Amino acid sequence: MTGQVRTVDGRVAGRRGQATRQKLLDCLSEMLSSSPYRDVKVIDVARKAGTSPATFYQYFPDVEGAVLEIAEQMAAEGASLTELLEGRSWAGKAGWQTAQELVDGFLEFWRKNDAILRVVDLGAAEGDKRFYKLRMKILNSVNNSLADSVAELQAKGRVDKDVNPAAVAGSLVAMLAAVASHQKGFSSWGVKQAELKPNLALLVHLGVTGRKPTR
Amino acid sequence: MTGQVRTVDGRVAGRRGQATRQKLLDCLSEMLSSSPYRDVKVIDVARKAGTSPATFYQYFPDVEGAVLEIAEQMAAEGASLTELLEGRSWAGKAGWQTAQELVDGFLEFWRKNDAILRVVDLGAAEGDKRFYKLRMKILNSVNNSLADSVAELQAKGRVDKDVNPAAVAGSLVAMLAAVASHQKGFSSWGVKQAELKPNLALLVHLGVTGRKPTR
DNA sequence: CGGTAAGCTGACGTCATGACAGGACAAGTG
DNA sequence: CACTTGTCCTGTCATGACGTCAGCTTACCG
Repeated sequence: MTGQVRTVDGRVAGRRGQATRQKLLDCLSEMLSSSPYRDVKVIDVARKAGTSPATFYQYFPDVEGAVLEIAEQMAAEGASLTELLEGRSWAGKAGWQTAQELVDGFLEFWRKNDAILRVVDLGAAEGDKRFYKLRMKILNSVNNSLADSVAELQAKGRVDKDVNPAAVAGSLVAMLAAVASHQKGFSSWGVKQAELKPNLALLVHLGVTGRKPTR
Repeated sequence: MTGQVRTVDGRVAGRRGQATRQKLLDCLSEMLSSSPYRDVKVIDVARKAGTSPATFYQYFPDVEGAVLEIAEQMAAEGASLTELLEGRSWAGKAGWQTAQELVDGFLEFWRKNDAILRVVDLGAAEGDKRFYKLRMKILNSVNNSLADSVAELQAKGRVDKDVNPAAVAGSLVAMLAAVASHQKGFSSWGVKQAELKPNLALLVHLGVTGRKPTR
């Protein structure tokens, strides 16, 4: 499944090589959280990893390539976001619970990976297909589950016919992602995180079911 | 109001100078729509404007500085977004109309300025105060109006007490912005723009009033 | 111990950056 | 018309990052 790790010039990476490679990824990841993406230089990453720029280019074609690698690793973890929705109910008190847990889990995931997610978001917005697909991969699990929930409620006649489940789900997920990446913005705008969450959950619940939650 | 335009070394720019300056801004703006932010180089902008890099540095400290300038111009135009909400009603059919027009106007504005808004978003997400403030400035008009609407309905008892108007408004605006910058994402996901808008309007209406719109 | 492939780096040509000094040019003055 | 003044632009340069290559070192294996 996971094809052998290879250097740019085609050699197979051994134990030591993989270690250096991983160290470079870790350092890049760290740099991304502490300085603007635009200012991240190969030479700094290499220095931080205690190696030389040439070594970096042995494992990655460029900074973007390495970022994609990190993002790919993260996307794998992101699949676990599905659990936030699998088999959950949207009826009554359980529905409110579901909405809250979704918001909680989502914000937490985003907070933990914010640096790399920012870059993925930018790449996707700029139209880069690779980043765009990656973003889909990360969001798809949540997105699909949400859309399914809406479609299901719709089939039961509890949601209007003219609602497009995919559009609603996509919009809600986009909202969660956007709020997550601008969390600091909210807090210095006078809205505390603790206040933010229930209001987000409310919006999610409203969007999915069309009704206010019963708490 | 608009203090005199000055060069980096403090001289006042005359007619000709302002023209070159503007030309540089226009070219930068154009480059931002056609290539990734990370790859925009001063030398390319200068070449495109038919001048030299040295000239660029006479008017702007760096690329970021020029971007801020463009964004500032755009923020001024963005103030007109307030009109989308000023004096509008959220009751009955008029409410549905209001929601639709808000979504329409917002998406249009974002589409028209997407390149520069992407960069502002990234800068804000990375924690740069200048970009962060700018983003606020652009969104504040809509944000405040929305929050006011919610607060008003809340005072009338038509919205639950435990709703935080600022949090809801902020989340809805964030949603609109996020969906706008990933419009292409939706379309290639199987959701057409025409379908997207009414669903967004529905979510906005639900969020503000807590009820489904009457159409 | 010798061979082979992996792993790393010094050194190099290329190019963007950012600063400066000085040339070009328009406008006003005697 | 020559001269001055202040704006505007560019040639040039030192610095430093980029990305490549040849070649050195290290590890593994028979």
